[in-house]
Amino acid sequence: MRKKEGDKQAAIIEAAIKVFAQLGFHGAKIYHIADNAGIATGTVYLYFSSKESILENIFESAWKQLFKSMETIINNTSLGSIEKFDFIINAVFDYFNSNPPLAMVFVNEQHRLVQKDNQQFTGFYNKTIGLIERYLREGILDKAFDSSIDPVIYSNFIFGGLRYLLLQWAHDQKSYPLDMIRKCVKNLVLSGIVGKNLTNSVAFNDVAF
Amino acid sequence: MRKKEGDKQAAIIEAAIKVFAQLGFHGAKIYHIADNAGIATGTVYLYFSSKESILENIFESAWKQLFKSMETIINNTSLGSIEKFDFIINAVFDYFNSNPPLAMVFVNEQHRLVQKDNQQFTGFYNKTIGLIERYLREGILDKAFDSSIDPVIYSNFIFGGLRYLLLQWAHDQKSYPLDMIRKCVKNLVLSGIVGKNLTNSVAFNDVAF
DNA sequence: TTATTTTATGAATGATGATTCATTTATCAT
DNA sequence: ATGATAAATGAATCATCATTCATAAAATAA
Repeated sequence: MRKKEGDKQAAIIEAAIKVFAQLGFHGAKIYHIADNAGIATGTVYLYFSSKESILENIFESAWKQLFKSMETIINNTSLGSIEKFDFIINAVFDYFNSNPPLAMVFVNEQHRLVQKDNQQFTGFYNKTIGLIERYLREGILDKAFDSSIDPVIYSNFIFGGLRYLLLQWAHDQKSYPLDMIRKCVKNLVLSGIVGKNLTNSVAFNDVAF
Repeated sequence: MRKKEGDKQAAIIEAAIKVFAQLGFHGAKIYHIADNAGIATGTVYLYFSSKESILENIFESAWKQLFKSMETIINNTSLGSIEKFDFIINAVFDYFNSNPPLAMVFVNEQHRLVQKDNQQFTGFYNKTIGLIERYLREGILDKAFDSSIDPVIYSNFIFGGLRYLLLQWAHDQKSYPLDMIRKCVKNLVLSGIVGKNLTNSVAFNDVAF
């Protein structure tokens, strides 16, 4: 029998991320992806059942990773609420750091999966948003966060702000240096989340920005 | 000569907003839009040169309106920085309030225009983001906002957070009541933007949430 | 009424591009 | 080597619409 030459599945994913980022899902043609991966058009279909399924695969692994690292941070009982936020932001940016096109696809193409009500995607998405909500609720119980915040609305705002900043960074890394973004997000969100009475507490100043 | 029966241009726009919101730009077929507007397929092309141009028209008028109302607020010298923020948030939500599908299109389809580098769109978008940046800078000069904030990054985060919350609201208005969203956004952003030393100042508490 | 012009129609056109499949190529076991 | 099987190819297929256009309908003016 003939052996597979190299990891074509990985090559297709990598190529698709680039092409989806540049041209958008519909602008991206299968032959663009195949060209980019250095294979023939038909070969794509030996590894994926459809163009759609390539996108699904990309989102699935992104969410799996993001969810896992967030879960680890949030379940770590030795970290305080504010430290956890710090770590979460770092985890998100670290994940996309070496792959700006992935960030573009992640932000720009999500609505397609929402529209198709893709279960794989919806599952991870809901779990992750739920995790952030739980984190906010626990922070309130711990008196780290203001008791008046609404975990559902706050988590969506933060998630949305992060997404958008990630996209801007992916478009132009020079104008939006990652370290600056991290610092700003932490500052903006924390100073809003942290109860005003705790603004100058030791816990707050302990975190190194 | 024959007279036009009713405002078909407006009917097309209205129908397109609904269909784009539900199916996305590519899922939306011209005959869907025509059906929804109560006209024949070909008639669409008497009013718009292409499907793309319908989307452009929608974005152009949305940005024109949003820009105008923000400009009025920000240039109003009788308002303080914090009052202005209050008004800006209200203006955005008031604009989309009666039209959830418009909010969905506005959030979900923006990247298409960015990708095509649509000049009409880019012009208004840049002007509006620039306006928000100027507003933040002036707030810093007025000592209303913390001097350490980065106007470019902060304005993008806020814009992104707003967009995302708007989308959630459009999907499910019951779970995300508009008044709750307004209140939360104002709280989160202001408590982050306002210099810590001013947290309990009169100006801050004067604003009715 | 009838000619003229504008508006509207929806079936036909034509381009596009995802997917398929008949064919070829490489590898291995015998 | 030779047959058998897995991998890979890329031209052909086929369905899907955006757009066009020949035709009809409505309104007005003469």
